[in-house]
Amino acid sequence: MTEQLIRKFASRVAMSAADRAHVATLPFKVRTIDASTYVLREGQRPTRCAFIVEGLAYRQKLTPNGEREIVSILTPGEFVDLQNLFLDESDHDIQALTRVTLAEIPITALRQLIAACPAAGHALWIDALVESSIHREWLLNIGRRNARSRLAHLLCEFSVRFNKSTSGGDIAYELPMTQEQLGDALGLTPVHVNRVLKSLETDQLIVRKKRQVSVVDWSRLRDVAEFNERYLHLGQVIG
Amino acid sequence: MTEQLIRKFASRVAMSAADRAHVATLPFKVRTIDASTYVLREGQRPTRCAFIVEGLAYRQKLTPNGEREIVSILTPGEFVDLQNLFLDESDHDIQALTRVTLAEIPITALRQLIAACPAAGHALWIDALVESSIHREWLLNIGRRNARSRLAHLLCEFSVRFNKSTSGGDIAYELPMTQEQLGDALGLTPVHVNRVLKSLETDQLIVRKKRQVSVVDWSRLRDVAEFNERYLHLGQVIG
DNA sequence: CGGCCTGTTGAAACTGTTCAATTTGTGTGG
DNA sequence: CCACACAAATTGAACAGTTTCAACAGGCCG
Repeated sequence: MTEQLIRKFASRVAMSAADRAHVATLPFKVRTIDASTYVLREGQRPTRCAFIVEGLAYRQKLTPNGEREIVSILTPGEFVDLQNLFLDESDHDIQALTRVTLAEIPITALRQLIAACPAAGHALWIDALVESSIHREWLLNIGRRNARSRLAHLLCEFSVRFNKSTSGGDIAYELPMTQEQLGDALGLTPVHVNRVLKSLETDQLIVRKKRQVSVVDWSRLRDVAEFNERYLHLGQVIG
Repeated sequence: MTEQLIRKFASRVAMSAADRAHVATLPFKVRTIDASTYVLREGQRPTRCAFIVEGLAYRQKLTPNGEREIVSILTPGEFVDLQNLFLDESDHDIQALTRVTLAEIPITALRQLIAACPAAGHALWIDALVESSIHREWLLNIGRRNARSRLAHLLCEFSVRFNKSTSGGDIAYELPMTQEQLGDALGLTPVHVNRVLKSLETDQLIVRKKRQVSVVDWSRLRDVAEFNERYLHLGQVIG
């Protein structure tokens, strides 16, 4: 686990031997939970920050009458509740999308890490800022694109975030989301997601087999989505 | 200017005399710009971080075919480009909504402040995390609420953020946004914003006089908006 | 086998858009 | 102070994208 965290930090900032040693001494508790288990609920005041070792999770917000919006998808290597490092009260729910393995680190230990090891602090800053940037892109996506572009955009984002490269020829990934969840992430109804997915498939932009998504024509899909990966800040490294 | 910044930090964290002294020595340059001037454009790599002394600004993202989404409104006391403290390349535009007075601080100086003065660093963290929380609420708003609730929600948010209290009887504020800008912030057309505003007024939830908005019936407006200010983390202080 | 969740499809209804025209307001120059 | 220009607000009517409702098919699990 600690190695994964060190690798993650090192991908963003230069980590000295001392920095690595400090991260290696972080106390943590590994926990595996089933799909759809809540990691955190709105209003809670957690004392630990969780980090995804394996599996996918998502952030959601609910309206009083039970409508849901999924506001983020979280992948391995991401902290699920960095917010709670500095905000007492959680403003949204976090739920496991698949079976998830978490490493939970006490907030106090993480704060000490930030104080003692600026490089790690910078890496966490980058993480938080990139997620904010993704939020903004999603706002544009939901606010200004039609259903077809919206869904295509989400599929492009997943292509990049799950595969970590779009250059390597075939793009295919397991997308363990139901059409209802896709709808909740896009501000659409599951029925409409179904129709749009179908139309993307008949137009030969993607192929689906169960929950496996393959991008047949990346360049056309990207055009439909108006996808530009700048907002993911993939190459961001602090010099 | 420095006083304003110290006050801002002090509202979130305990600032020692040394901390205040450090902030007071920050180099900065004050600049006033006209409404609709760009502060920053997508793709730029700024070397300074700007802080709003007076006036309003907004963040926007554009689609390739020129559609716009306004993703944040920025008020005095907020940094307009904290992102660029740790992300090289800007992922969106920032534009003045009204005439704006900015204080620009070199990124290097701000990074030094964070290193030397953890309290200030924490305050900046809170700022960034709160903005992220607002993004999430907007995602819920645009993704899952109809035009009426959406607009009501935005008006409620402004009531709180501009007036800094909803308890003090009359709620009224100058809203220097055109209906087109409101539409771009809500994922609606200006025509529809017009109709919904009118309907909120005929239903006696608000009154408009020029760009002045008065909330006539806060409790009904809040109900229509399903507004709960938790996501603004107003009372957030680090102990 | 039965139950339940997910996916699929059709038809009707609705919310919000588009297009286009008109009015109101505001600042500028004569 | 009026005339003009221009941006913003307002209104109507037709239209489109998405939702809603409803029904059914398929797959997985106990």
